[in-house]
Amino acid sequence: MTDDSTLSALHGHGEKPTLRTLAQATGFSVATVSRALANDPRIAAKTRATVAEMAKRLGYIPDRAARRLRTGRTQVISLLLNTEHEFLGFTHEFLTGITETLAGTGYSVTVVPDSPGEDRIGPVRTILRNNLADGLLFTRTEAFDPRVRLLMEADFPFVSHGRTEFTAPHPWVDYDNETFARQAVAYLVAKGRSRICMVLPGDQFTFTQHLRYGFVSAAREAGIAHDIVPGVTLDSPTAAIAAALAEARRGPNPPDGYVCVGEVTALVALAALADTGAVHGVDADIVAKRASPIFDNIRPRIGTVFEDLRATGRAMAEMLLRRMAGEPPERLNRLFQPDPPR
Amino acid sequence: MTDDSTLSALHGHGEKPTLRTLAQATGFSVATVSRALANDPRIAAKTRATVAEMAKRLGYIPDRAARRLRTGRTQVISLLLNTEHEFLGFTHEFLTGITETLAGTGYSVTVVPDSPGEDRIGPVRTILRNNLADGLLFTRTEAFDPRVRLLMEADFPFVSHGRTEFTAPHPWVDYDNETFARQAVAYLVAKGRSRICMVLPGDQFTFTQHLRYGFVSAAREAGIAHDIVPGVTLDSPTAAIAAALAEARRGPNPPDGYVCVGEVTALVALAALADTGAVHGVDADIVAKRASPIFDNIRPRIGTVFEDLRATGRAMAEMLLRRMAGEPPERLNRLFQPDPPR
DNA sequence: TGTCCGAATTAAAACGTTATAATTCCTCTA
DNA sequence: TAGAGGAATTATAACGTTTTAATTCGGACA
Repeated sequence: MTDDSTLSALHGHGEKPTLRTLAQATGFSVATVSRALANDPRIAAKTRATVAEMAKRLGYIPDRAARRLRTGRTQVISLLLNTEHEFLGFTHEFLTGITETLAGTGYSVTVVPDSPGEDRIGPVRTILRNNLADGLLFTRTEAFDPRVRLLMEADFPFVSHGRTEFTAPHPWVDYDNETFARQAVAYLVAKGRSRICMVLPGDQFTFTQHLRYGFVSAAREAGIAHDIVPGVTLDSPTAAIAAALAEARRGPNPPDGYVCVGEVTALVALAALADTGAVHGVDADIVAKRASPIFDNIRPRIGTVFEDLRATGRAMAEMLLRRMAGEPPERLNRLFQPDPPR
Repeated sequence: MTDDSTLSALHGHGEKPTLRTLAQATGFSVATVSRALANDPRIAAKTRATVAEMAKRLGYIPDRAARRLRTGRTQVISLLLNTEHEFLGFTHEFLTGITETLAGTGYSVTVVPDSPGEDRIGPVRTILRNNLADGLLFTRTEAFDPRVRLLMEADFPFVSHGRTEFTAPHPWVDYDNETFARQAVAYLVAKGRSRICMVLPGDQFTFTQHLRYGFVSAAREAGIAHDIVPGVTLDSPTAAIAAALAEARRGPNPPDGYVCVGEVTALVALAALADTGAVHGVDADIVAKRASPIFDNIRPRIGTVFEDLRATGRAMAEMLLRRMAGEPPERLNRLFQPDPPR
């Protein structure tokens, strides 16, 4: 019961403790120890307590590789990280929310690069095929996103950042971009603006449609001139966006209101104003979504709406845990509401 | 030689192929197949070719869990992610550089949150003790960083972002912050500035000392007044930094030059100028390090130095691979040189 | 013709779990 | 007192690798 190896384990000098160590130390079999640690009710309560105490004393931690090999569960959650574009601070806040939530759950988070120009479905295929994770998180969801389709077919747990237009339900977390756009337009209207414009993300993303719809219908309802800046998207090089905005300012009726989804675009718009001698708050107003605290320090102050991406990350991670625990997808979704611009 | 299971495997309908599948398909034993795939010279060249071809045909991929269990190698690299503070875009760029470099090497990248106020060594202990990774990357290195000490003792591969003052060599990647500070001072001197100030990161970080030394000695050599803004660090809440900078402007001799290490600080400084009616380029100049392209669009334009954090991430990942391959630490270090401010 | 050698291959064990299918052993009933 | 029933525990196999220690099998040599 207390042979050499047990003793050395007790004194912490020995090797990493395994179930066998615990079995030797307690006098039970490996099978019983395993069950006891899993709190199997078929094991006597007293035995469970004994084993638990010894496990704690020896600092036993189950071996991930062994468990993974045996059960097929990886204890890994993968995040597809867009390597090209980000709103400022997006990755940091989002990832922090995810890792914060998953810390202590036994899941580890792996980051897989996802180059947008290239095959978006390849990394997902690899993960499915090689069983590299138990769940998946990703962003920049498209209306008929092939990743969503594949994952639904494979019945693999995931949460998308952004909705799709598939009829079958799946878990998602999204931000109410239509309402954001409506509120942004209302903000500009309240400032007396009547010729507003907006730079949109690429057409393939679902949230682009929400933004467009909110922007266009709110502007129509207000009866003001409105324009989607042509030829560029949020992901265009900033120089191209700058050129497009400068071009717009040279026309006979330059815009007097800007709805900006990203912070960089807002800065570009501000620069476009400054570079053409226009004064923010006098000749035009800007309202933007922000993910970082940076705009508190931008002068002139523009109207901003804060999107809490850390909370988004947390929500997605929590939802994925619930999905992996077997909850059906129907009710697993959450739409974050924007505060009005300030 | 081509029984049912082989056939189904060949047609891709079957289960995930394992060494046993390959063994059945080729007629060799599992042991031979394993060796052949490892290119063991003791296996006949012809056999190796046969096995390799079959592996490719069936899309065989070794099981990570099994390999990890058997060899003890995890095929995982962990990154300690600071959850509290970041320069804008730091996390995104840095992480992208790392994942880019590691894609295709068979290593996966896990992110572990590292809360700075708390125990910095705990996550490292956990990783070592539970064998959760084969290598470690981290940032915000301190002069006598306890993580570095522990990892050196354990002879565990790692690369720190930032140097230490330990005598024993270890792999690191750093940015020449002393030179950055000197160049920044020179830039302000060239603008005719004579009362410059700087907000530093916390004293515990090694790079803070480099910044301070570069700033102070360059200012002394130039014979101009210089001041470290007291009571706040880069990690202070921006409101506190803003208050400290505003306070400094109220004095009889407000600063006319600002050296900013982070982008947020630079914006705060700009705001402080604007809020006190001072004009950038006339009453004062600002020079800042930037990690994102954002400053191209800030008006007024301030002097900036670009720190390429994606390249930093790549360099650290590459260095870690070399360290894990057994290269000694002596020559594994790299100091990125700043370009002069523009 | 028997023996030895080396090249090529393989059987088997092990890594640390979990799950299936026994096996104890005690108590209760007829 | 035999047998059934059930609670508690355990032996064993398996997950897919790698590696140690055989084993096979020609051919070279005496």
